[in-house]
Amino acid sequence: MTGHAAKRPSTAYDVARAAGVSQSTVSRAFTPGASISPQTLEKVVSAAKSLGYQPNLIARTLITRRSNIIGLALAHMDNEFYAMLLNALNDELAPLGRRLLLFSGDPRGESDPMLSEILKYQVDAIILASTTLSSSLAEDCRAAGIPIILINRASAAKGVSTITGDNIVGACMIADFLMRGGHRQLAVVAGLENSSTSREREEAFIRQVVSAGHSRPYRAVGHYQADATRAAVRQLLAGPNAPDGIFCANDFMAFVAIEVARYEFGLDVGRDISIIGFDNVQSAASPCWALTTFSQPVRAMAQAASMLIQSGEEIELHQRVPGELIVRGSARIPTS
Amino acid sequence: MTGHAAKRPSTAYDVARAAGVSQSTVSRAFTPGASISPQTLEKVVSAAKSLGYQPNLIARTLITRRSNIIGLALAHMDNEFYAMLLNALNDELAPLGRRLLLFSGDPRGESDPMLSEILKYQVDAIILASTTLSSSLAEDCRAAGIPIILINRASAAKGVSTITGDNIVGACMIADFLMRGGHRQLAVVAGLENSSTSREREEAFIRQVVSAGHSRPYRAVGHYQADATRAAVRQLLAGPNAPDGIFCANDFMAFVAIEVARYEFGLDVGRDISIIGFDNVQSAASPCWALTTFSQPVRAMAQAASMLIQSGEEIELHQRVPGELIVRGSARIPTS
DNA sequence: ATGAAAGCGCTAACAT
DNA sequence: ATGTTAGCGCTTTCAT
Repeated sequence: MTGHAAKRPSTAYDVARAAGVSQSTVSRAFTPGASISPQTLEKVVSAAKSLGYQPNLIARTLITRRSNIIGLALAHMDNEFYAMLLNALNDELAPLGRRLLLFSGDPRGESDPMLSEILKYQVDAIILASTTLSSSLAEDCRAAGIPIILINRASAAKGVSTITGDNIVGACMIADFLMRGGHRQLAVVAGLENSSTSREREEAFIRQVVSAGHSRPYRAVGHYQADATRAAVRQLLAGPNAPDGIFCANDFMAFVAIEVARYEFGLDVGRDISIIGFDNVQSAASPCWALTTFSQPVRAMAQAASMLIQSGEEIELHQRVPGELIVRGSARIPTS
Repeated sequence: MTGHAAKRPSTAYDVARAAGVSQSTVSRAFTPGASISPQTLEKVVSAAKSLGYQPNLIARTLITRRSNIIGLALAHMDNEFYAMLLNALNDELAPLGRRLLLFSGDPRGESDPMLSEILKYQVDAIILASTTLSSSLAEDCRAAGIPIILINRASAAKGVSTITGDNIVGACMIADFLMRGGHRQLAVVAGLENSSTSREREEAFIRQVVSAGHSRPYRAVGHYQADATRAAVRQLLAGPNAPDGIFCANDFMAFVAIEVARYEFGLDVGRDISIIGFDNVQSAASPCWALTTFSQPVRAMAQAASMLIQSGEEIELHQRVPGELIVRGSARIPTS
């Protein structure tokens, strides 16, 4: 269109000729710790500048076997939590010169076909968030010496590190908060059945309530999806002995629950009914939701991931990042 | 820790030996259209499988000069619109075998130092969303034959393509809608001063209102930020002749405006005051906001970007993706 | 249809 | 401190 032929970018060799040095000297000029005299460095740099030379990271990767690329697999980004996590991860990794290569994919089941793609890119590490890890991928990565970090998921696989929020402590604190608030009947809305995170939160909650002598909470499943959650909450609230306290396994579902309670059932959320979430996403603070929730600090999780990546390959660490109960208006506040 | 030495992945050469063929035959076996007999293909494939061979895309990139990686630069992801855009882009590109490499960065000013990094990765194209394009980067890319696609931004630079929503039509429709709703005094909350998108929306709105003979709208600046927007809206509403109709340059700021109007000034949004946004992000549909807004269809924008990338390098296209006025409850509905 | 050989742009010994 | 040499793992002529 412009008739402007794409002239290929200049190489280290071009720079070498222009500066009257060898090609390896050019390489050294762009290697931080290399031994090179100030004058030749200067010569090379100015030659490079005038040629518009940029070191080719692909070629560098081929030989150093370090791409500085981190593969990030996410299922669905409609959940605000993952948008925040993505941001935090990037903020943590970018200053270290590492970039995120996105493998966001079909939310259904094992997204493995896509994940095997990751390996082909010589990524330095793989971060899996909201994705189930197939044992075959885990094995492949281990063989290739690529560290795998699971965020918000557990895994039995050898060699994979995990970073999770404090699901059990959080769920128990929420249960206590709800019980001290004097509710008649509680309920829990689970996320995905096969998600370790959702299961931990749900089971801890139920255990805590039951062991305190309260009646067993109702249970519904929202699949972390708006429609399913809406249906689940409707059914819960339409029942004969509707719950007056609901714990949703994440904030996203809690927002939906609030909508249903407030706009479909005309309930005053925080008085007639208490609704609590998990994650403490940004929107939770909006006066519109004023969601009481348990925080999962993405910043801290991203830092943990970053440290794991920095500290070399052969570690397997399981880190629980602590959170705290964030009390707002969506749940009755115990008087005591 | 595991004591398990990272054995390097097997190469095409390994497979060649195992299958008793030449290395180039292995290459052909993994090249879709290559001429290879069914039997040798079979031999190679099974050898590859048993060795766990994966073609090294980095090496391939070095020679083909196509990485199948698209660089994506975003400023801030806290804006739901960009999360949606990221999703849409990925959904569109992933089936084509193209991955997004993220360059999300400091929101302040020209994020250029980071962007020059992009070139080093041999990306096939660069998508810039919510980022100002420096002319030097534009020039570098043009020289290297790398297509640049701006989403939601205009640019005078030669050779860059742009994809934008219908800012002017949208702003005019919003102005009309507000005027037909019979408001006394209108106001507009602009985003960033130097954002072409915000300027287009703001100017078209003001022009439309003024040319209809209405009194000139007030103007405030929210910088696409929560705090600044909150302050701006407060000032607007605290004034002597407060506006009863506000157009915010995006949904994100409109949400903040609703919060301030409703929770700080006790206004009934949709009756006492009308608030309209731009983008139609998912949350806008929530009954909590019920935001009247003008849609910017991310799906269509992503498709446009994808087509631009597919169709080769040398095009410069300026595409406006049409949107529509989405009427909900946050603004008075004209009776006529 | 297959193999041999060259080389993509770079880093990393090894010399000097 | 600098140059020489040998690859990294692959695609691509060019032969056969």
